[in-house]
Amino acid sequence: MRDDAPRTVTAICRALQRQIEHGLLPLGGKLPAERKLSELFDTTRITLREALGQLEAQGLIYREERRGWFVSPPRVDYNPLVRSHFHAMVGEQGRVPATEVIGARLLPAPVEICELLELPALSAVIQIRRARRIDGRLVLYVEHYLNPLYFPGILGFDLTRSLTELYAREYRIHYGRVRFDMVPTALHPEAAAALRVTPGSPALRIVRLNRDQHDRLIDCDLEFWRHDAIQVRVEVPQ
Amino acid sequence: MRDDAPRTVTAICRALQRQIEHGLLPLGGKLPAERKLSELFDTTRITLREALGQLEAQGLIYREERRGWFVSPPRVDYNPLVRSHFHAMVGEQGRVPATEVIGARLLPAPVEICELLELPALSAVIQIRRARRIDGRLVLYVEHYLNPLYFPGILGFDLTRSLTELYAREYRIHYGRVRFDMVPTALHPEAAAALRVTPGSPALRIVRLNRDQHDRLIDCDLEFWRHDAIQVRVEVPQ
DNA sequence: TAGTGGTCTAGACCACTGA
DNA sequence: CAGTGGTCTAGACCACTAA
Repeated sequence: MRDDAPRTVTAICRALQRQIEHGLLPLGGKLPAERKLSELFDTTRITLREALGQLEAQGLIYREERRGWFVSPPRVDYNPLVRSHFHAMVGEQGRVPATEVIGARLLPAPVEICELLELPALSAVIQIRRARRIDGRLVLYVEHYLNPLYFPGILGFDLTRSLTELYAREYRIHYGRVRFDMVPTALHPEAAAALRVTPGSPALRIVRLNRDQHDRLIDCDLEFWRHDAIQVRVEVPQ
Repeated sequence: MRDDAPRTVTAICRALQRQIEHGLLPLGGKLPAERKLSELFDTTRITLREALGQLEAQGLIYREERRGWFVSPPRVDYNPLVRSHFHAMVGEQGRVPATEVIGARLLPAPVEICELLELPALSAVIQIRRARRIDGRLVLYVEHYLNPLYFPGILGFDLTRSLTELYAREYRIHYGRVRFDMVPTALHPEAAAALRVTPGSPALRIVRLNRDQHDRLIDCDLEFWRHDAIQVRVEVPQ
């Protein structure tokens, strides 16, 4: 593996890629330390990190802040047309979901949220911030913004569970029309901190704008996914 | 965390970001040379390039291989549920589309294509490779794979135009069901060369699997978009 | 041909993680 | 507390672009 042109970024990428694809490194397994790897490939840490960055961009490996580099687990299918919440979606694909609440409060609506939810200026909104895991790995940071008119007292409930189910059970509100906007971008500092990754890591930003059965705008989600955690699938009938 | 420390990656990012957002750099405009910028921010090229890389990940700037860094133009909406081909989609949004054919030929189907199109092993497929521009900027590299059974003689036509229209006009074939798979990843060397960007640049990979009005699998597209060129929008009725 | 981006070297210090 | 990743310095050479 060291014979062909080593010491260059592409050669290091190829070598690591082969090792990973042939399963020589366990899925979710940790790579050796950067200094070890740079020694192994007879190069500097800068060059080695350049190669790791390219593999990260491809989605083959990922890093946890100050903890090292790991082999990426398989992606989970995300199908916007199928009405399924996080726990159901992940569970159906044989993976283990988990949710933790970072914070939940009433606050003055940011201008962006006012526009999305068509609220008058200086409205209050309920913000719920959560982090979600698949098989223990942090993959999603979400900010939910709820129109407080429709959800009185919701901050008193257990928010680690599915909001979809909570809406239905406690408020008789069900999702109707939904709009998704998906953009590949980088994690902002807050999302990066929540997912414990380096700020600026590549991510998929998904904005969900939800209406209920009466076509009222009820809430929106700002989702930041690790870019290597999902595959978006859309099937168009006709 | 630490504010107003100059000479750091985040500080450089913030400074450049503000300049761009306040329109001090023209949209599509070229940034000063890396050496000039690193001098301006009193830092090294390595550090400066780290900052540029983060802005690139955010989609604020992009680079052309060996030509420099430019401010990203606005994203174009890509709506999988609306049956619209590239030229129509781009034109409707007030932008100027263009297409060039890189190559078109009959070849033995790669295994991946065999599986997608449900072809027997060792089948032949028609491959059409194209690059597409918006306002002159290369943003999309596509490989089309057509089941040759349904498109005899298609290599003789003008392939810079819409395949959708060609299918309808010459073969009476119209799209029926379509499946999209979208994955944030990096450009492979061939796509990078076609788009004249550095291999390993972030990209959005979209696989389209198309059926016709009789529900026959007729072709598939492997699309590689510059990650900052589009926003995917899906509206779910009901 | 001059200047540019692409790549690489050979170190260094700090903050944090995990034993 | 040792080792790790995150960050930064101060250069260098090459291939290519644009004038």
